[in-house]
Amino acid sequence: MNGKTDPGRAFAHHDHAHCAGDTLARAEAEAARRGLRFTPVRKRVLQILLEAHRAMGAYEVLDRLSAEGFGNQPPVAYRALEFLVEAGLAHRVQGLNAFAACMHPGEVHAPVFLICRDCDAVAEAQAAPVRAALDQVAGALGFAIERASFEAVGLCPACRARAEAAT
Amino acid sequence: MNGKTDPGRAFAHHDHAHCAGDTLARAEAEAARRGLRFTPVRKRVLQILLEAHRAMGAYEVLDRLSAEGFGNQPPVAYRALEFLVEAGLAHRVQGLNAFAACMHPGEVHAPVFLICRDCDAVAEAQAAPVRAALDQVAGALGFAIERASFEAVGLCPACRARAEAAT
DNA sequence: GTTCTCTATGTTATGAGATAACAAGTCAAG
DNA sequence: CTTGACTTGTTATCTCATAACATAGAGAAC
Repeated sequence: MNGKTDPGRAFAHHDHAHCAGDTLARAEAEAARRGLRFTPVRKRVLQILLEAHRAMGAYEVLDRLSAEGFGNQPPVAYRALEFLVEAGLAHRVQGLNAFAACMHPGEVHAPVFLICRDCDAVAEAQAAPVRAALDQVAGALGFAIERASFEAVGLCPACRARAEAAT
Repeated sequence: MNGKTDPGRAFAHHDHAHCAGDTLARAEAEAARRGLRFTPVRKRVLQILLEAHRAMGAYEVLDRLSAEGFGNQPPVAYRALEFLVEAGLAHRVQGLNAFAACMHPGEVHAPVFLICRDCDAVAEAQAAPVRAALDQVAGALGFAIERASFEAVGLCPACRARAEAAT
């Protein structure tokens, strides 16, 4: 990752503090409901991801953790991230070797990630139609899908507008 | 990667030597048409990928190259692979940190990869419907897609049958 | 409340994937 | 044959990720 400041709030103006807090609350409820141990490191990692509102590398997360008195070795971050992904509270963004908080904890969903190449914002879009199309293609080949990932790189509305203005 | 032998020929019985040779010929024609320099390393790397008919890690490709007298340092493999990807003759499979030869060189296509978790075979399926679904979702958010990748992990028909038989 | 057990956390060390930077060779255009 | 653009080879290093073991804390059984 890089030292950029937090980018474009995932393509839409919104009360970010509220959005992050709300999602955290839902994640916490979801964890409780399923009897998961939502420990301080894990919770803090999710907060960090939610506050950034973008995909972050494991070492970037680790930097913040160690600055706050948690362990400063890679496994500390990787384990917390793995837990969150496993629990469906965060997603791994393969194309960036990074992780992002899940915006819809508790709901069943195969996420689509729209990654802005300019500001690094990552939006989690609805995948249902995309997934349906994929199921059809795979079904025709007799392939049984277990996990699917959809990622697109391009320009978010804000950066797109900026790019056109600069012309 | 691992030392497995070549896996299941991408889900369908076919004359693999012919399929690989044919694809190589088409790739060569495509490269010539576009004035690309299809040098020995680059061509050999594409052959290696075609013969394997699965996704291979850069270091795995490098091993073969160095055994054949080419350079034995990572950039040798990465540069050739980058060239092929850039030229649309190969694809990067993010979920595996690996590369696979393109089965449809010259045709415009956003590939969908169906990755068998058992035999490591990788099939490149038709993405048009999937891509269309994604375009609609992204369009609704004002996001301009430049590159998209679709990857699914699961069981190919052969391994699926074998798994059921083992029950 | 003590002890036991299980899980989570912290730490060390190392493995795997990827690239920056520079030197040397190749090839076609002029 | 010289120039300039591109390719290849090599060195060194960087980022991402995990195996393996030690320590500590939470919760259940008694």
